[in-house]
Amino acid sequence: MDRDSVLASLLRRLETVSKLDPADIAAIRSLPIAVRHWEGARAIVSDGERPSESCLVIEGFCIRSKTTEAGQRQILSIHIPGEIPDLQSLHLRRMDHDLLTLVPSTLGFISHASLLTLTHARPNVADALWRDTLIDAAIFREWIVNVGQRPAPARLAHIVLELRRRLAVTRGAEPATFEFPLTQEQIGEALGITPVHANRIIRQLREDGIIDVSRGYVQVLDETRLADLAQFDDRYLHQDPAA
DNA sequence: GCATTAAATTGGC
DNA sequence: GCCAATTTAATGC
Repeated sequence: MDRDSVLASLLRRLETVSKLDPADIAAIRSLPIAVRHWEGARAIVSDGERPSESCLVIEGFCIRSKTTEAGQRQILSIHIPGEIPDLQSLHLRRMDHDLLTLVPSTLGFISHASLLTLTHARPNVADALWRDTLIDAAIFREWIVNVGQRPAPARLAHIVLELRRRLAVTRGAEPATFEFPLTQEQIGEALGITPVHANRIIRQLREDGIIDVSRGYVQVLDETRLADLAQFDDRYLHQDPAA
């Protein structure tokens, strides 16, 4: 895999919302990146560890999660190509949650040392990464509202619409069918409901002709009713073009 | 890993 | 007290 395609999604995401000079882009392109392939459902970094590098998702899907003493896991976020889910480890040395792959994935590891050199040399890049991190926080806030306040079918509908919108930033389109590689148990862990209930609402949404979640994909069957159910307002994603 | 059901619980009205 | 949403427990693919 050549360097351009390794960085294409990241650059597309950053440039959508931040102004970068040719020199900024060149500096990002010259980052040393170790590309590695990862099996599905395998830890990348775990709670308590002190990583010395951050991980760019190049292909595949990752999640962040946290598990209680009692063994209950909460899925905190879903990550797609072009994102750096553990950028925070650059400044918060010790991991406070787990990062793992959902499916076989291609990952790019970038050392903290080279990221610090880059951000110190290129303030625009530092700003862009800061903005990216703040958007990440906004997505977390929405996730909390989702899990804490919406009825279960709306929780699933909302996550589906958000993921499609985020995928569209790098893919350029919002298709009716796209990857959604979570098992029903994982959907339950993301939505804060039991697997039985996850199964029930998936079936209900399918029978109602709104979405069909199966075999690692979602198919949107009725855009209007899905939007109505999810009450999805993309303002929190802050994708307004760079000034 | 997914699907279904019966019984119990919870919170709102 | 009723109703809807959801959990718990159990079972069969």
